[in-house]
Amino acid sequence: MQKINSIAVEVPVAEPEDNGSLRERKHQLVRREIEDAAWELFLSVGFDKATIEAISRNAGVSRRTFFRYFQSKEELLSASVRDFGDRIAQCFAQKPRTMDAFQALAEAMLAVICEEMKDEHQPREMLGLIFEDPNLRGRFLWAMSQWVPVLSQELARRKVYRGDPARCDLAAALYCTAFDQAHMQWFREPGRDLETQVKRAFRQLREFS
Amino acid sequence: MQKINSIAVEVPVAEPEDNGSLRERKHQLVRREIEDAAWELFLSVGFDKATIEAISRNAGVSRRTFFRYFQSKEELLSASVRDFGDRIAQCFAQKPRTMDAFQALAEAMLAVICEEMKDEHQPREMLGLIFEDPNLRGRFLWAMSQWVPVLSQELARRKVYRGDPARCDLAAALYCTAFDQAHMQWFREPGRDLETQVKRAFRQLREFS
DNA sequence: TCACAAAGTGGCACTCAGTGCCATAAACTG
DNA sequence: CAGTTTATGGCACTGAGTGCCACTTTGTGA
Repeated sequence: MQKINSIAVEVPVAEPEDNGSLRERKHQLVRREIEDAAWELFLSVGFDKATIEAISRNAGVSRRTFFRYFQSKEELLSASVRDFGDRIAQCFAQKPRTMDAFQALAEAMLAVICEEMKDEHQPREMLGLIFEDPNLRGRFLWAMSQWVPVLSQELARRKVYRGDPARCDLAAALYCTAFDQAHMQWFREPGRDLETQVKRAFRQLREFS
Repeated sequence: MQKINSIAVEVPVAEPEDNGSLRERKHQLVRREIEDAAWELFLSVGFDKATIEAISRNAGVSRRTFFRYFQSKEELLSASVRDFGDRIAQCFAQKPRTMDAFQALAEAMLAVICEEMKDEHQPREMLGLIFEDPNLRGRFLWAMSQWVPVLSQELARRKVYRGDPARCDLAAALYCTAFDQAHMQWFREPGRDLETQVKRAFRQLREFS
C-alpha cells in the first residue's frame, strides 16, 4: 500500500550551486558522471533503448539516485540546452552597450556555437538524435523557447523598440528560430559548416520582407 | 517471459482515411470519442492526473484500444495541432496566386484562428494547459514545427525568394514563431483578442529590423 | 445468404518510467 | 567526537506503452 504524506512535487532542478563545499563538488561530479554516461549510451544504442537502469549503472549510481539529479531522460537533454542558452545570455550581456543590439545578440550566439563545436562530444550526432525523435525535438524546442525571456530582457535593457517587452520577446524568438533553422540546414547538408549557416540565417532574418 | 516476433513498431498514426465504409466511419467516431473524453478530463483534472485508464473508460473503450488510436496522451495534443496546420496550409494554397505570398500566408493563419475561436472547446483553457507543462509545450512546438515544410513549399511554389527552399523554410518558421508568440501574448493578457495580437505580431515581423 | 478472410477489440502479462518511504551512509557543525 | 543534516540505495507501487492471443465485427465472393 502506498502512502502519500506530502503534496509537494520533487523538483531536482533546484541545484545547490552556492558554495564550493565538498558536498557541492561531489554533486556536480555525480551530475556530470550521469550526463556523460547518458550521452554515451544515447549515441551508441539510441535514446529509447538507453534505459535509465543502464545509464545509472554506467554512472555508478542507483536508479533512484538518477531521479534525484534529473526528472527524466528528456530533462537531461533540456539541461544541456539550458546551459547553452545561459552561456549565450551571458556572452550577450557582456557585449558593449554601444554596439547594435541585434549585432551583439548574433555575435553572442555565434561565439557560443564556435566554442561548442571545437569542444565537447559529437555535436552533430547529438543533434541528429534530437531531430529524429518528436519527444526529444519537442524538449529541445521547449528548452530553446526558455531562452526568449532572458534574451528579450537584455534587448529591452539596450532600449530596442524603446524597451517594449512584447516586441522584444518577438525579436528574441525570431533570432532563436533563425538559429534553429540554421542548425537544421546544417544537419541536412553536411557540406557547409554550422557557422556559415547561422550567419546566413541571421542575414536573411535582417533582410526579411 | 516476453517474446518479440516482430521488429516493426506500432504506428497508429497511419490513418485509413480512404473511403466512407462502415469500418472507416466507426474508426473516426471512436477517435473523436477518445479525443473528446481526453480533453474533457484534461480540462477538469489536468493533464497529468488524466490517466489513459480514465480517458479510455470515459470514451467507452479499453486501455489497449486507446493505444491503437494514439501513441500517447501527448500525441493526442499534436494531432490537434497537426490538423490545425493542415487547415492553414489548405487555406493558404487556395489564396489567389496574384496576392503577395506573405499576405496570403498571414491571412490563412488568421482565417483558421478565427474559425477556431468561435467553434470548439475552450481554446484559451487548452492553451493554458499547454503553456504550463514542458512536455506538452514541447509537443506543441514540435507539431507546429511540422508546419514549416508544407508552408515553405507553398511559398516556394509562389516563387518567393525565387523558390530557394532553405530561405522559404526560414520564412515559414518565422511566421510560425510570430504566430506562437502572439498566442503567448494573448494568453498572458486576456484583454486584447487573439486576432489583434496575431496581426500585431505579423506586422512587427514584416517591419523587423 | 452464408462461409471465409480481414480488421478491430479486449484482456493479460511484461518492461520501463517515475515517485513515496524508510533505513543507512556520508558530510557538515560545534 | 557526538549530533544534525543531507545524500544514497532499496523496495514497493502506479502508470505508460507494447506483444500476444482469443474473440468479435466488418467486408467479400460464391
